[in-house]
Amino acid sequence: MACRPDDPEGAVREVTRVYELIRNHQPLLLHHQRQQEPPSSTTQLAQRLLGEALRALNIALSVIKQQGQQDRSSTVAASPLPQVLSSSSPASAAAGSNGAARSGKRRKPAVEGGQNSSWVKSTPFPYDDGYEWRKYGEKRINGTGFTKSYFRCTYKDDKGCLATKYVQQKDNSDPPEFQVTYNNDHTCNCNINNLPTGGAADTNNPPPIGHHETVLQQEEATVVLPPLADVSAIPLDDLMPCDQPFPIADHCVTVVA
DNA sequence: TTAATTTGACCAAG
DNA sequence: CTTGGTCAAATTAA
Repeated sequence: MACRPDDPEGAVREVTRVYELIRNHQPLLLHHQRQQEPPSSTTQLAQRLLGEALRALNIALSVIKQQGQQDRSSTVAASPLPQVLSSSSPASAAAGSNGAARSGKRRKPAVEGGQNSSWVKSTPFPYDDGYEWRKYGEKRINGTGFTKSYFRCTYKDDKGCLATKYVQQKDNSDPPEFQVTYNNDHTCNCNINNLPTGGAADTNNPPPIGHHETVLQQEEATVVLPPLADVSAIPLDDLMPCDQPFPIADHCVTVVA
């Protein structure tokens, strides 16, 4: 807990710890909220506060990290902030699932001239991400008794949206944890999840339960904190461009890899 | 009737 | 040959 003013890493640790605390408890609140027929104003308020807190911590982390980088401008190599994964560059991420020739098959001619993005997250609620998906396949994954479901954007044909995602259950815990792999950003403007409290996105997806999302970087089950982009570029009251994979303002945590 | 999902086959990379 | 991603016919739901 020792966090001296001249210890940015300690600060990051502290902020990260609180961030994770909130993030880990948010699903409970969501569950509670959804069990109430008309969600009480208290839980709604709590949900909103948590969202705000997450966003604030997000920004704080960005600031701290930027300062840290300025202080020791060149010593970046050793990854000084273990918990905070700097937003991986598109290139490195592409290497994650695509570049590493992720044993793909009839791999989409991947990114013909376009930018490709791939990122992984772990969540107990893999279906409610604000987009409309159509399932096109399911495979039983060797060894694990679980299956992997394959989704593509509902508007793939209509708008040529190339976004896809794979949902794979990771364990039998309660609630079970799913690993969701996203490929390509949506180009269809089909995000229907602009409601403040994880709004109901019914449609074709299985019942949405919540929004809690933990983004993981490829392979590593390390929590990724918000994209530590240029802090000055982060609008305080609205940052939810539609080409973002999922809403940041709500529950943050997204990494375009 | 139309649209979405399921499911087994197909295909390519390792 | 095995694995994993995609296709497409069959099935189911709205």
